[in-house]
Parts: sequence; structure tokens; C-alpha cells
Amino acid sequence: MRDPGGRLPTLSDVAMRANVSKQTASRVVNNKGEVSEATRQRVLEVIREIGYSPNTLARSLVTNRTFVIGLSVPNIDQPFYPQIARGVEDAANERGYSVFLCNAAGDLEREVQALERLRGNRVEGIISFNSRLTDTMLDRAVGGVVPMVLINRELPDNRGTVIWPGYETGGRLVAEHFASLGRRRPGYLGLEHDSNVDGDKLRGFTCALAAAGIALDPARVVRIPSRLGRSFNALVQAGYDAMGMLLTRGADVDALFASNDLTAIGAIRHAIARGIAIPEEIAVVGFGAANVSGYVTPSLSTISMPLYEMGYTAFQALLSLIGGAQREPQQVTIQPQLVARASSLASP
Amino acid sequence: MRDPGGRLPTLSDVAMRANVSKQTASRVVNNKGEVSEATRQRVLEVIREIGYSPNTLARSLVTNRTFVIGLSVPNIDQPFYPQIARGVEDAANERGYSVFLCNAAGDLEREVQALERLRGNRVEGIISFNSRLTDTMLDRAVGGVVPMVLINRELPDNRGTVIWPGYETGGRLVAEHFASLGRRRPGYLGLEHDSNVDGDKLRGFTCALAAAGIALDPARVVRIPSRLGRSFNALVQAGYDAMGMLLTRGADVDALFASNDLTAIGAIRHAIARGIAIPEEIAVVGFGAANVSGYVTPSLSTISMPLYEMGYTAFQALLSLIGGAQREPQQVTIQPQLVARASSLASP
DNA sequence: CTGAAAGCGCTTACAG
DNA sequence: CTGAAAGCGCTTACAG
Repeated sequence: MRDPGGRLPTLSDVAMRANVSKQTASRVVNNKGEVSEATRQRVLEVIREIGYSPNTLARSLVTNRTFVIGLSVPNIDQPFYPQIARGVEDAANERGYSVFLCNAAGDLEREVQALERLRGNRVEGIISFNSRLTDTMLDRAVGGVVPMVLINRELPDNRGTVIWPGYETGGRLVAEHFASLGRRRPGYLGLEHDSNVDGDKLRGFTCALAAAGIALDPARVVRIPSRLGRSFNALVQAGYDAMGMLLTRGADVDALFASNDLTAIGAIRHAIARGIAIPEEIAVVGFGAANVSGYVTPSLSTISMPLYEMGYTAFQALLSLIGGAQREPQQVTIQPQLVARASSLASP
Repeated sequence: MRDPGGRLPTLSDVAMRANVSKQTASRVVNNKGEVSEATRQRVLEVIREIGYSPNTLARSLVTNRTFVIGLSVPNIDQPFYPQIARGVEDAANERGYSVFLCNAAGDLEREVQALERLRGNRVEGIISFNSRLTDTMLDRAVGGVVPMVLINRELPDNRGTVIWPGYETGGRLVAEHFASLGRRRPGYLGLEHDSNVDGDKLRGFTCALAAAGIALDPARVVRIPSRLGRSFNALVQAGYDAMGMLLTRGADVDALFASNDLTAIGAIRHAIARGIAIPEEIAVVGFGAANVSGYVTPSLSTISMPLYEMGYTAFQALLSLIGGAQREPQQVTIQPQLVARASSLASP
């Protein structure tokens, strides 16, 4: 256990019991450098005997490499993030890296602490999703010295890599979908905290609507005031309430684009509770392709982001920063797709 | 960045520029030991100037403490696990600990590698959920020397702590629910990989049924052959298929207990696709209280486990192992609750 | 209130 | 093929 036995066996212990130098023991542990077969076997046996496992911390101290990266997300307990996390971790493991997971929970102080802790642990890089930190906070936390890949956010000096999902394209796809369905009174249900993300979605939506000769009436736009990192149920509830506001306001929408699958689900539930037929009276499209969206009733049309691939790509981008292969600031865009389901299509 | 500038500033750099010894610099960094206000200010300024951040690895090497724990789950991209992970991480952060997350993905080799990596990083303890490793594999991987909390699994020599959710109680609750609804032909839909977990659920179910004078006909029991760590959609599909088997077999069930919310959802979809009314013809109850379960149609009755609390408790148990406060092997049981919804109740 | 020395467990040149 | 020495960045007794 901990205190009683004290420390774990070290390389010196191995060396001593095998009658070789630490140096030689190290050679067999790392399988590098020439060692006679006889001594190799002897050392390996001692290792097995005393249950030796190399102390990675000590190794890192001298090699200056940890093979660890940090991943910061607002809240792993929301759809989207687990799939992204899997993508990151799978990519990382394939290259011998481990992942520190941090939930920022939409709390600035907590996010700063998490980043500082990551830096203290000398992670080789950080992937940060939806960071709400200001440029200076970010700089202070990581000292502007840890390679970073940011998703949904710009970087201070164009250092590192920015991954920007095609939110604008997503908004455009929804607009074209509505137009093709002959819906002329579209509405938008967004999230305030996601200002830049939301802005992109709305911009794509508005532009493509305009191109189809449809105006987006401001009376048909609602933004949910909310902080990041809310729970699953809280987001559904927020969508429910927002739909209430929209309807109470008397907005006669015949199509609704909700910027998040969970708020879309809430909005639909509110509409149904009021006896409004979905999609006949209001066609609804969400965003994010959460797993849930295929199993609600009516099944939810949504803009699908390749989440796993996004995580996977993020790690690859980070790795090329770590390797120093990439000098120029880079911007990666990932394109979404429309998945049309019952909530927007006439016939299920 | 990485190679170019080379290493980050060290405590020696701070000491040199502040004209003090490393020792004194260390005292102000750690806020421990007496330092005159003048030198403290001088040192702090230098720290800010050169952007010094203590190297936790070096510190850990001498203190023999890392304040890091490992968390191994089959697949974070399934409901249940994210909420548990949040509970673990929140509890850990409150005590100054960080969490290494590992997805075992139902792959034994990957799980062993993950554990070895954790040991190499000298995590102070490990929480492992649903490990499929044999006792010997587990022992080899962690050297029987890292404090562990296992969920859903026994420990080799009764070392550490075992958390066992009240699966048997859960099964009993479902049986009593069915009995009170007057259902006399219950069926069971389980997962093969979860043999011990499944066994408990089934045992509780069977016993309580018997107590109510109802027999569980083996023809009404199906077990899905499956490996651990499957995706969300794969589990729903598995439930869909299993329901098909049950119905094809001609089992005339009037109530179904599915051991997992996702397989329950799949089973319901299959039934509906065949024109079977839920709950009128078959009452369905799932297990796990996944977030989704409240939003499908009909909403899914389920056995609710306090997932977040489970994670939180797991960390606390681990901490008491780490502190050496606890010597005796401990077994913690967490009790579930029935959440009755439309899939089992006559009126929604 | 401050500092010189030793050591945590490893690897990296450098000799032989 | 093998080893003695130095050092990674820190903290811990021990002196003054």
C-alpha cells in the first residue's frame, strides 16, 4: 500500500539484485543499446520478481517529455463531448499519449486552475473546447508556451491551431432545407453564452434564407440566457421555456432552427404540450447530432458534426504542433451535414 | 514552443534573478516556512516576470505524491459513465487531485496497457469501472500495490474497496412493480457480457416474482451476446434484435425488464414497429436512468442509480485508502430507485 | 529569516 | 558489451 512498505522498487534495486549497473538495467528496460542475452534475461527475471515498473515521472524529468496531453471540455455530461473525447483519446493512445480530462463546467476560475494544473504536470499540449477565458487569462494560465489546439475559439497571437466547425454552413443547410419545404416563417432559438458560435449559425441561416427570398423576422428569434456547462436536463428545460416565450410573444413560426439538439427537444415538447403538430405546423431542426436525437418522437432532424473525427483531428493537429513540424498558425474547418428526420419532414 | 526555446524557467532561474537561494524561492512558491516580506515580494515579482510555474513532476519525485488518480471506464461514450466521471472529478478536484481518464473499450489488452501507464505515472489510486480483467491480469498490471476502488467487480485478496450497486434490489423493484400492475407473464432481456451484474439483476427479479407467486418462464428470457464498451446506437440495435428473437420465439410476455436503458429503448421500438402497444400489451422497464430515458416515447420507466453520487463516493473511498485510514476491505452498496413512467404505466 | 548539501529515480553522454 | 559520473527540477532535514 502507501506508507507501510514505503517506496516502490527502483531501477537501482533491479541493478543491485541483478548484479549490473543502473545503466545496464536501464538498457534492458528500454530495450535500447546492446546487452548480452545472458544479462538481459537475468535483469528481466529480477524485474518480474520484484514487480518493477519504471517511474515515468523521473524519466520525464530528464527526457523533458511526458507523452501526456490535456483535454478541457465544458461538461463531459453533455452529448457531443464524450464522442469528441473518445476521438482524442483513441488518437492519443495510438501515438503512446495519455489524456488528462478536465471539466471546466463553464466556471472561469475552475478552468484556469485546470490549465495551471496541466502546465504543472508538463503536459506536452492542450486541446481546449469552448474555452470562455479571455486572451490574457489563457496566456497567464499556460504561459503562452504550451502548444494548444482550440475548438470554437480564436487564439491570442495566432499561435497554435484553431478548429472551427462549419457552423455557418450548418445554418445554411437548415435554411435551404426549410426553403425546400416551402416554409416561409422561420424562427431561431439560440444560446446566449455561445455568442460567437451562435453568431455563425445565425449568419449562415439568415444569409441562405435571404438568398431564397425569405426574411428572418426578429420577433421569431429567441436567445436563451444561459451559462456554459449546463446539465442535459437543464438544456432541455431551457429549450422548453424558450419555446414558451416564442409562442407567448405570438410569433407565428412554421419552422424552427434550434442551435442545440437538447434545446430542440425541449422546444418540441413544449409545442406538443400546447397541441401544436410537429412537423405539420412547425418543422424543427436541431444541431449537433446527439445520440438522443434519433430516438425522440418525432425523431429530430439535425445538423450532424463528425464529433469523433473532430476529436481525432484535434489530436493530430496538436501532435504536429508538439513535433514542431508546423510553424504557421493553422485553421481547420470541419463540415457538417443535414440529417433530415420526422421533425421536419411531412411523412415520417 | 518546444524545442527552440528549450526548457521552461526553473526554480534556480527564479532564485538567481531574485538573489536568493533555491531553498528560499521554494519557500515562497509553496507558501511555507518563514520569509521576510521584502524577499517574498522580490521573488514573487521574478516569478511573474519570467512566467515560472513549478514542475510538478520534480516535486512528486521527492515528495512521493502526485495528487493524480486514474479512472478507467469501458466507454465514456455511453450514458451512465459521463455522470459517474463528473462525480469522480468533482470530488477529486475538491481535494486537489487530477484525474486521468482511460477508455478500456472492452478490450483487455488496452485496459492492461492503460493500467500500466497509470502505474508508471504513479497515480495514487485507481477507480476501475466494470473491469473485465482476471485477478492475475489485474495484479500484474498494477503490481497489487496501487490502491483501487472497483465498481461491479470483486478484488483479488479483498484489498481495496468494492462498490456494488444494488442490482439485486433493482431487479426486485421491477418485479414488485410488475406484480402490482397485475402482469403475470414477465420477460427478461439481459446482456451476456455483464454476467455477474446481470446475474444479480435477474436473481432479484426472479426472487421477488416468486414471492408474488409469479414464475419466470425461461422461454421469456433472452440474453444479448455482446462485448463491453459498445456504442450507444449499437446497444439500441441489440435491444431491437433481442426483442425480435423473443417475439419470434412466440413468448407471450406482458411485461419486460431490460437490463439496460438503451436495450430497453431498442426493444420498445421493435415492439412498436410490430404494432404492439406499449405499455398496454407489454409494460417495459429499463435500468440505469440514462438521460435519454425521459425523452423517448413512451417515456421509459427505469431503475435509477445515483450515478454522480456513485462517482463521488468512489473517490472518497479511494481517498481513505490512499490516506491509509482504512485497513479493512470494504464493500459499499448503493441503492437504486424505481422511476415509473409511461412505458409501464397504463395512463401517461 | 536564510543557505549549502543531499537525494528523489531516472537517462545521457563519455569511457573503457 | 558494460559502468562511473553528472544532472533533470524540485524538497527535506540540518545549520547558522
